[in-house]
Amino acid sequence: MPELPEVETTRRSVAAALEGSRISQVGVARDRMLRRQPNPADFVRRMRNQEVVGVGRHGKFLMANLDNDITWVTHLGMSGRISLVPSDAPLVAHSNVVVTLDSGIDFRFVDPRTFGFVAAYTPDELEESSISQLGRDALTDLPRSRQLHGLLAGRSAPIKALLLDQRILAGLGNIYADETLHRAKIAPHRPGGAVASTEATALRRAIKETLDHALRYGGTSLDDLAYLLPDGRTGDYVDRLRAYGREGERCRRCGGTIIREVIRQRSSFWCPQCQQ
DNA sequence: AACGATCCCTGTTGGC
DNA sequence: TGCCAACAGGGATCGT
Repeated sequence: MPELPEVETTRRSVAAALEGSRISQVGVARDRMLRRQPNPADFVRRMRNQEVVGVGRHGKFLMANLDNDITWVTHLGMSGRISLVPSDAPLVAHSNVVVTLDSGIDFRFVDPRTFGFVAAYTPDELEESSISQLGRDALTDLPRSRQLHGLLAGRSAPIKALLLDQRILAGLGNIYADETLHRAKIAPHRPGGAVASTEATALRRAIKETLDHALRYGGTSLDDLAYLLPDGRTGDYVDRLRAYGREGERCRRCGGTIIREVIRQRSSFWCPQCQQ
């Protein structure tokens, strides 16, 4: 599933092709992809003939600045990926949004389950969107452990749920939340407010190490609807996961058995022997 | 305000 | 072997 490392890997892969290029055509094959656009008819109109100035990211949101002050937002959802190919390449199934650049390259958003979306926001619309509610970016703006501890203070929800709340910290999803908690030796159901300051220090370090490590391997491609890099390669972090998807397997740290438990309607994988 | 549940969607998987 | 229900999950929304 695309989480911060996968989105950042995508950003790095598409930035050079997008920046300085002009958008010549925009095709939307599935209207559902525009459900976050206040007026869906605005999307193509605002994108066409604009030059991409820069490509950024906040949490799992990919954001490109256009020279008309529009912010082009892409969220990969759970099955979305970007394909960067010559414009005459054959269309694969579920190529829901196709952005053609004047350089002869297509930016194609392929998303079978359509949990992802695109939008072209004015500055005011961006301010009104949920993007303005995002917490600090877990990679580029990770809070210090004292601040992280403060974000969790007084909260009764499970730490796992709080790590998934993008308003608290932006970027972690189900895979990396589990990986982070395993590295920090914290059980996922613990109330956020019960996380001690020393644990918050471990948690901060775990977030940084997990994300840095995953980024080095190009993210995680799971076996089903594999996330792929824009050039079609797989992300190889899947072989290095310590908790996620490892139900019944040995904990690589203590030799205990990883279990699967549903927390907040989401699968959580963790080691009861070394995560307290 | 905080918390928890539900919904959206479809390719894949597992059980019968 | 073939069919179909269950499953996966990010974020919005709603009820408590």
